[in-house]
Amino acid sequence: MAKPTYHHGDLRRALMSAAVASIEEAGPAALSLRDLARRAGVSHAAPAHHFGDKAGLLTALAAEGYELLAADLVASRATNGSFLELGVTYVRFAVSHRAHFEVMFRPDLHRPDDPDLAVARRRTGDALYAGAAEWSDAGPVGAGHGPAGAAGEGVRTAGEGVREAGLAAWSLAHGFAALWLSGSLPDSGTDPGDSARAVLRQLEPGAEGA
Amino acid sequence: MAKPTYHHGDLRRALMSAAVASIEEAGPAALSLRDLARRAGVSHAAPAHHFGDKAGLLTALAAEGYELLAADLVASRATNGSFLELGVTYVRFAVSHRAHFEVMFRPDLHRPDDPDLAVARRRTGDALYAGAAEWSDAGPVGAGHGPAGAAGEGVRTAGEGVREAGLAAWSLAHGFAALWLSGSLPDSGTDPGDSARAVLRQLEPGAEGA
DNA sequence: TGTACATCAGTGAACGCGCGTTCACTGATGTAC
DNA sequence: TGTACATCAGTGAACGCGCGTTCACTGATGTAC
Repeated sequence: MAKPTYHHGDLRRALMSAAVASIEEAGPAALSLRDLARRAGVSHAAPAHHFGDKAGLLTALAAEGYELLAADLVASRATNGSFLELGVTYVRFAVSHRAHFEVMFRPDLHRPDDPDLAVARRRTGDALYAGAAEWSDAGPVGAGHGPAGAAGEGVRTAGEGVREAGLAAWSLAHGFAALWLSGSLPDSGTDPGDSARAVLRQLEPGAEGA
Repeated sequence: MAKPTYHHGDLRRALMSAAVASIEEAGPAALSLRDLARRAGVSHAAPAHHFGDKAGLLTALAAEGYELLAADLVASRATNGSFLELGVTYVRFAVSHRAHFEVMFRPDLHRPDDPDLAVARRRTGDALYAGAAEWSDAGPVGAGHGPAGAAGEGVRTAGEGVREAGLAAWSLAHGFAALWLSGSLPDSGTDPGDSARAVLRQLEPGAEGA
């Protein structure tokens, strides 16, 4: 890691890690390439070699975030198939990858046309949509309408409400995560994942306490 | 407004408006007091007179946002009492007051101990909680557990699920708004409020398309 | 195994810029008498 | 109605700082022969 050699070895990775640390401390706004260079123990001009500029770095971070989230979602679906747990996985990801999560949904910080980011985002969108379709009924997993992705109309044959149900679940998980991260929720001391599960249950058929 | 007088008249207001414009253009990160002074046609040192520093300005903006939102929520409840519409109101507020909304949920940008902000935040929390309690059943509107506010345990006598139901609705509306604002939702061209209504319906008892 | 050369990663000095902050100031407004 | 004075809002010059960017450079790595 800190080998005192001229070539760093994997400066790109090191800079991304430094960025995560910096964002967790002070948010994406405070990020500076010079600071990242300092953290990585490297000259201040080095980061430009790998990312060009700040937007390049943050775009790479967002893409990595979407890849990680997609992987978590796919794994979650494989493990227990429950749509509810997919939401819990989403919230857990947001909380444990706070820096990535914050950057993922701030397109103003991205290179708008980055192909890696587009691919990664779509992967997450597909994982979410597949989960929703599978749950709402055993309907066809058409061309997913990922985040900022495809047409938005989708296939919609059997499960009529797939779109709304999926959006509701996504919104709910996303909102819970966002509120939790911003400290807006009364700190109940409980695990955010468990807490999210209780809330996500409100979407299940027989919910409500009336 | 642009009276060529030495004293501005209401520079404080003018600076907050300038801040809204700036944030809508470039996000809160890009905000600079010098830029706001420029927009307001005033010397660069003037803003410090009113807000001290950037955090002061953003805190005032957040407080104003919570006040406005609380007022909207109260009005919505008075008009049609529907909990569903309360969520729609929330989303509409976020979309039409994008700058305020973005700042409200970024506590890293605030003065942590500002009393005005605390009051305003609590007002919003109360409006949300009252709506949830009224809906879930006619249970007592105990000491509200607003955003980052009070105990989080609340009264909880009759409507057992008030907490979860309220949190679910809040998360759903908040998440939908956040996703919409970040451009993550497929742009269906429809009004975000109407779109939100369809999604919020998923929380109603008999929902789901299975 | 050895040498030559191209490529690539990181250096470090230099620059110009916009920023926040300070400070002595000046013009306007309000109040006391 | 008039004068004196205190208070407050905004000015403008000056400063120091961290930033991004540029550029000629140097050290390491890989490949051809």
